[in-house]
Amino acid sequence: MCENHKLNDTFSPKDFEDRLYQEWEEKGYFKPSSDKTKEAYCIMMPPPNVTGKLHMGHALDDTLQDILIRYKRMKGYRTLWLPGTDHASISTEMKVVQKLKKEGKTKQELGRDKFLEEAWAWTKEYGGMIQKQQRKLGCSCDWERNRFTLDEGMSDAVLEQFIQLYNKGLIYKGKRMVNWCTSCNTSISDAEVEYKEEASHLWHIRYKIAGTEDEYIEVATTRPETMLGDTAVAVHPDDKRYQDLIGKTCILPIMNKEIPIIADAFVEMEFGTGCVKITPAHDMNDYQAGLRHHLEIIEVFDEHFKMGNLVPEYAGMDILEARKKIVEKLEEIGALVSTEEYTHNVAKCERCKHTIEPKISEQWFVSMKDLAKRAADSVRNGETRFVPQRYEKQYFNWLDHIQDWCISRQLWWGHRIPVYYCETCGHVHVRKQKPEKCEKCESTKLYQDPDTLDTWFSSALWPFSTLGWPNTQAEDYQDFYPTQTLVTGFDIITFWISRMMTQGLEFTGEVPFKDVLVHGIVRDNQGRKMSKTLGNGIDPLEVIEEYGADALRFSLLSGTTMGNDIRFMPEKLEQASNFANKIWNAAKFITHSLADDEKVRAFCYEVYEKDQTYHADLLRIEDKWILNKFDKLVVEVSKNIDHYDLGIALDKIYNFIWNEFCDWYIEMVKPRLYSEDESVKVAVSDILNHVFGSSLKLLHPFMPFITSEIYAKLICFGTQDIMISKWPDLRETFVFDKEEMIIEKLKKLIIEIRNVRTKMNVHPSRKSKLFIVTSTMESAIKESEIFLKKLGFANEIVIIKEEKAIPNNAISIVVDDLKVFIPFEELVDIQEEIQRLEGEKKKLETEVERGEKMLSNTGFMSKAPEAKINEEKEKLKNYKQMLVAVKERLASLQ
RNA sequence: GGUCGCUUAGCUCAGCUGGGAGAGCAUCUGCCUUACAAGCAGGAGGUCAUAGGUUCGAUCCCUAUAGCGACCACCA
Repeated sequence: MCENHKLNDTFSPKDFEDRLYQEWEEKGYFKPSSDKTKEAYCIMMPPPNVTGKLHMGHALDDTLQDILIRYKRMKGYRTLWLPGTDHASISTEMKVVQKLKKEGKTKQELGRDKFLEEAWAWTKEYGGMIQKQQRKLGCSCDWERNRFTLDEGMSDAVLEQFIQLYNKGLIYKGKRMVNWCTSCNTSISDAEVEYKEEASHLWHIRYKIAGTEDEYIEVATTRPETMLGDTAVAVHPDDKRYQDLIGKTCILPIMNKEIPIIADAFVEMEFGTGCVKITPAHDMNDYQAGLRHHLEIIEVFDEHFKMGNLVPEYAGMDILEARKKIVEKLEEIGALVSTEEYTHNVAKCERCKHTIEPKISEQWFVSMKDLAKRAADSVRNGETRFVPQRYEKQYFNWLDHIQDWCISRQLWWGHRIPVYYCETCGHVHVRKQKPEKCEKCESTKLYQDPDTLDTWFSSALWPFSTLGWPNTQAEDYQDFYPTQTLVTGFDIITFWISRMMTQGLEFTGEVPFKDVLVHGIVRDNQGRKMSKTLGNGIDPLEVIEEYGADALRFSLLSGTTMGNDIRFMPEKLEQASNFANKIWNAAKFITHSLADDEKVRAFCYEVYEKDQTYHADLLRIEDKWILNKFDKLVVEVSKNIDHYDLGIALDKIYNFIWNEFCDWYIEMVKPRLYSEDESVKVAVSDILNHVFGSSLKLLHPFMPFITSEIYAKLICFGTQDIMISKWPDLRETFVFDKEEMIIEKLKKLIIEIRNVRTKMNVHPSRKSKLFIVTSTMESAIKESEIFLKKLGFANEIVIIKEEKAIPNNAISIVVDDLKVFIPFEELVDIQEEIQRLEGEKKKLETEVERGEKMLSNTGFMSKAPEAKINEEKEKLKNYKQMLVAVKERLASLQ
């Protein structure tokens, strides 16, 4: 054996993972094939935050994408997996602000330009680490096409997007109530708000009805401090209790101001007293109600969310402090009726966890209604589909109730809004570059809008801005847009998927991707979310360090279903690592103990490369069995991957390699490997190489490193790297079904024999689990008669004493030290097969009958949607075809 | 409040057009055996949450109930 084919004695992923990745990258395997006749397959990697660190969620997301890309690459597609990072405006800005704070500086002191320099420096220093980590995982993405959402091309795309939307009237500036983070000092979108339960109180306050002495209306509130800005009290129009009060006015305590009592259906009669104080400036609902009833908007807080000047006594006071004081005051003047313990949800900033206040401010918005409709329709009519499909509902739910998208942020890190105002006349210019002078009054005093755009505004363009858009003639755009699959977690369907859909349709007229593959989140072994605060996160890099990237990938995939959460069990790493070790040892066996390499290589070439087919006359029954099993595996696994059933595919490959190939086939073949006859050895080596190497191909997308390392050492395959090798052929028919059936029966028989022997304390030895041989042994035959009689097989099994007399239609086997000869017919057991087929036939006939009945049912035809009817028709057709096939097989047996 | 999902072996989970109840881990028995003790050969262990319905037949389809979870909305 030559050195090229030698594998280390013990399996250790560290020996080869980094080296292989470097080789792949150097050889340019990650770049799309230059052969443009091939069909394109493109995945855009969801860009992680530039300063982020790889966590299990990324590991899962990236592994899924890598599997798909590697699979398609082997299937002969021109694949592009484009990586990148996101500038993550608010999150990065916060980090830089924190850093400055440690140095005793604030961003205001520093000024915008200096701050941005700091932010870029930060990005350069801490950014890109995640991409090094993705390499560790084996991601086969094209790093040469790596993009950053703030790089030049991407920024240009964002400006183009803004300007086009503005010119179409889809972007407008408006005064609206937005969510305002009091700590980040910026507006944030609804999706960036999270709610947290907090214990508080519900204060019941009475407002005196105007013109009466002792009639009151009682409201309940959790925010008494905002009452200073009340401009109405609302009740439900149908609330019988308050009918006579509607239209009257009441006196706002402390302010001693007369405000109207209005009727509005948003009030819930059951809650509190059924009366709501309306503070349009500080509550979303109140704001809406205020608009409906043309109420005055009175702001209670100043711009820093301290108490304003409405009542000088409270001016400048902290909100919570003011709340206390005002409650005291109300009590003092007898307006406080009662205080109730109450737990309610308080809006918090998703990033910094500080309180969100509703605030009226002027912001830029994208008008979403029409965009959303198109985005929803494209999924409804199947141009884009979600896997699993149930997530479409979440998507529709969001789009069907869409609000306009607030895209301006009072931040510095991000794409600055391309709007220039004239200082003199206030004219608005929407331009990529600052105009030299105002086009209306010719003033040269122009200033740019200080705000930046929401991070998701640029991410929304990701599938095409990365390919060169707005230059629609760009080669990559032409070649790869629209993309095929987008892989992501369900948590950003609303944030991101829906926005890519709307922007993609708007700017390219096409859906940006065909399939959205939605996966769950990775939880810890107790089912908890991994989080920094809990400290229960498992670092993928530590896992890779200890078990290897292949094991990590295996553990994230095996036994999972797409869209469901994954509980990360460390035991699975053991399983994965054991599997890798098993493969390693099988490879050692195959490469170390074989016939002459050159002869085997020549034979391989002769049999597979040249003719692309099996030479059935050279094959023994067990060879045909494993080949048949393998061919079926290829078909199933390919189908599973095409349907994104990756967990199932992986488990099938695992099962095949371990439980069929290693446990049975290698054992069956050993006698031939130890044969004196070189030609026998060569033939066996050939099949071992072929089946094992081909199995590694199926496994490669899932476990790229070990499969590469081993494949390169296999005698028949070493000439080409597995990563760019061809996926095994899908066979339409399985020519060795009969042989497969025989060996499957044989396996069962052997297990039974062994069980009996175990019970009798005759322990089997591993080396002879199952031998299929051609020579005889007198004593073994005698012994076998005894055991087979005990098993009740005596009548079925023909035992022949002379080798010459072995009939052509019999298999001779050795089980441990027993030797038996079994006629094929006995193993096929035609009667049993006929019985099975007849059962199947009956079932199919029933289905056909039911299907026909259903389709002839006029009620069903008129009520069922067309898709359902077609589905039934298709089913019926399939059943009929299957029925014909079963009938044919039955006829051939009888 | 609205929507969706989950409930299968001791644990974690598969189960892909309705017919066999499965895997890994754990456990028990026997094996250092010439690729592999990170292994080999076997065993035990389940009313597929509950109750109805459709069907020749239901873990699978329908309805209801319970427990758990997620998302959206609201929470004055």
